[in-house]
Amino acid sequence: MKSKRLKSLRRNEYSQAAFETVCIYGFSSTTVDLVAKHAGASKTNVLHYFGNKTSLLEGALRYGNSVLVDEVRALMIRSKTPWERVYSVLLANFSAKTFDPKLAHAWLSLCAEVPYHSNFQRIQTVIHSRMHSNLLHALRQITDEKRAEVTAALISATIDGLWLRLAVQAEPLKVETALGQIEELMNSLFPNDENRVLAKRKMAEIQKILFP
Amino acid sequence: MKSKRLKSLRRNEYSQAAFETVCIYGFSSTTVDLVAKHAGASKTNVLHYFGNKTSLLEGALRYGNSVLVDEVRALMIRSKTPWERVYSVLLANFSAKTFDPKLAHAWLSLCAEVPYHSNFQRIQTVIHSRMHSNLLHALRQITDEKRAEVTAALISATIDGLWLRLAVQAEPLKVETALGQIEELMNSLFPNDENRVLAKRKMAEIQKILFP
DNA sequence: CGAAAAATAGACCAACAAGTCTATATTAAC
DNA sequence: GTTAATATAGACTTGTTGGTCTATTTTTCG
Repeated sequence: MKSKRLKSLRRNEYSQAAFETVCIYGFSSTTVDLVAKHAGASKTNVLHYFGNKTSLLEGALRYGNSVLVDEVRALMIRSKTPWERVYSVLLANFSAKTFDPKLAHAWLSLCAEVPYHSNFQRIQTVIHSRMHSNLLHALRQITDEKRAEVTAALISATIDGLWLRLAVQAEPLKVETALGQIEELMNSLFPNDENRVLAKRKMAEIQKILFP
Repeated sequence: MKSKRLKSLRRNEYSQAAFETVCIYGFSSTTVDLVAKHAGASKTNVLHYFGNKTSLLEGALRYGNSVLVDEVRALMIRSKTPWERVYSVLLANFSAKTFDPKLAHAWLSLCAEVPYHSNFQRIQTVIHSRMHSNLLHALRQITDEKRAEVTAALISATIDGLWLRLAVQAEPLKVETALGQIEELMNSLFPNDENRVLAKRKMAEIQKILFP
């Protein structure tokens, strides 16, 4: 069906436009009309595909996340060991492509709305769960159950914290600095781990090839 | 002067009302009228003291931060050693009083606006700088300069990350869990440090007395 | 006390934004 | 090729919101 394809194409187009509009103006200044202008369409048409503004912004949230998820997955399917899976998550979160202040602004702006919209909450929960379970599964094979839980939570909280810094800091956090801090964390949590260091190097290589 | 005092009293009252309104409705749904209603005053009067909505929300940001800052300071002035100062910051950030989902919602909602308002940016920069320098001064006396830099940044990023979790997670993060994760971090960064553990205990005691 | 200054609020206005109604192209289906 | 369905958009409506104008009350102070 052409029509089905067009429908989903438009929704994707407008979701991206919405996300980019949030990047520029922030959630609270984003209007349906601005999104439409950004997409080169009419407000009516955008509304035609989404029904209302909230659904459109949900699309934006989903879109923004998909950028990151795609990179995680690309690295993940090329991972063979637990440590390689851990570094798939870490490196994807601090990729040169994605670790960008503008993206972080939009990400944060959408996050901040989560507590006030049940649909946002649902979407966000899925996102977090996936990241958490990715980390947890890998870490379980590295350390004991209890510590895997704690460190998985700690690592993902730290990732979020660094992203928040990227968004709110006046002179934006450099990706190398963020990676250095993550490395300090990993090195302290799991010192003298040869496999960890090797996995990191290997995944960094793969990432450089896939996302130059 | 009574008048000066009243002026500053009203501004404080309305800043608090604005913050609480953001707690309930989120930044993007907070209106001057809602704030006024919450404070039991007229919109006109609120506007009289702040001039415009943006200044009012700046007040909210300042107010929200002051809650935390007051607790940090209270612990800080009772600290004698570097480790005690570090734990003043940590425990204040995860105090039973302040570590609350509603507060976190508002905090996050205001943070998300930082990139879009230069005044918010300025205020936020001051807040971050103070926290960073508090940690950095103390850590410099504990470890070498380079590592003090990295760990101070890492610790404050982790704090922010945990607050973000508190805000966006469906089943809200318990304060003990957050403290456990921070402790895992500190224990990994500075293992086998007798002074650290003692300082933590001491400051926790003081906190329990000051903020029961 | 009485005038000036400050505090407070009701009514109003202009801007704007979400969403609808209606109309016109464009595509698909027989 | 004609008809039905879909895509797109312009005009309009309705509600909301930030901010102003004006008026009234309260306080200050000589």
